[in-house]
Amino acid sequence: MPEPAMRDRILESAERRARSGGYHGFSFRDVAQDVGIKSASVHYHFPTKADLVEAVAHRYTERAQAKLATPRTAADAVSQVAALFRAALVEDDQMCLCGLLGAESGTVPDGVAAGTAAYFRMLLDYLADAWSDKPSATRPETVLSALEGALILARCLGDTMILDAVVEDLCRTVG
Amino acid sequence: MPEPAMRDRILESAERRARSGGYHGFSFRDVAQDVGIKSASVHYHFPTKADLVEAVAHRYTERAQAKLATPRTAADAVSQVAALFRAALVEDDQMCLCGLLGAESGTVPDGVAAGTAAYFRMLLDYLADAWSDKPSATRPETVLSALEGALILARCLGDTMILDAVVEDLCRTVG
DNA sequence: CCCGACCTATCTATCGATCGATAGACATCT
DNA sequence: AGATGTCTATCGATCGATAGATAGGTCGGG
Repeated sequence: MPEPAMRDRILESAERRARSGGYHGFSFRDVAQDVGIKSASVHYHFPTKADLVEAVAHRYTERAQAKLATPRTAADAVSQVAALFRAALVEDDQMCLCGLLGAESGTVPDGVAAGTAAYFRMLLDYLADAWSDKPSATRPETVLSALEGALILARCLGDTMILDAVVEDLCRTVG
Repeated sequence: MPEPAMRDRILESAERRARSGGYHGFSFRDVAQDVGIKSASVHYHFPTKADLVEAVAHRYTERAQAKLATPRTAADAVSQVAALFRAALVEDDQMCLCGLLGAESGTVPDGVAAGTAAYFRMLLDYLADAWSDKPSATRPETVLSALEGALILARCLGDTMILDAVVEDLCRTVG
């Protein structure tokens, strides 16, 4: 096993950077410094910034999907998705990658916007599948929207409990 | 009073730019071109970028507040705030300024982050006041979060109806 | 009424830093 | 030899910001 590590370390750095400042908020030089190489070497792994961030979005979506177990009920699905956002806020102390990229979606490369949309569709599908057994008053779109927005509010106002309160509301209206 | 117009035109341009690409997604030269002067002249009105965006956030908050009439009920308050977000999506075809700046909050100047937080507090206070007469199952934080998130999803997925669906859910669970 | 001292708002020109990206050398390993 | 991965060096463009010139307006004193 030589070193496929560097590619992952680059992705890791780029994800963290992008989740803090968005697509326009970091540079190849930032990432290069994080992983201890020169910025020209980052281009070896990812020719353009669009390639890099698109790969980050892909990995982000796949990792999220991997953390989601087949839900037993709609309320269970909400809890599992909510856990993703809570981890972002508390463990990572970062935004949701696609929440930020989605907000910037008009000014990012097409591939990045597409990857961002794919993330949202994946989560909406996951929720919608769990809805089938029990139609609820609160739609999957509302659940995901509320979680995404709660992450912004909680981070911006410096109050973790905002996310908890929103999740509680969602569980009540869905369950 | 000859020309206080330029200052406002700069704010107008900067707001539009910031609502598309965020704090790091536009430059003094972008704004200068929009309003037909040189970037050095923009610095005359706003010495630094932080000053400019802070002023944009201030104006944005005041304008939002001006559009909100004293609510009769909690459901009425939700409708009025929802109308702000619907206008952003449909009329402006842009993000909520503070939704985007709030998502970037870790990488923007302190004054900008403070102005963003002030916007959220203003809307939360507006909603919370309307809650007093009738305690509801869905908190103000959840309403605002859902609207902010719905704007992101609707824009990113290119589906205006997402916002409408979320607003419907909110009106149902609040009213 | 005119003159000069200020004031406002823009300009040109430029600064050092950084941006994404490329070319080509070099070392290491297969 | 060839592939892999990093380097140095650099490109032209752009970044936020500054200095200093300039044109036009205002206003007070002679």
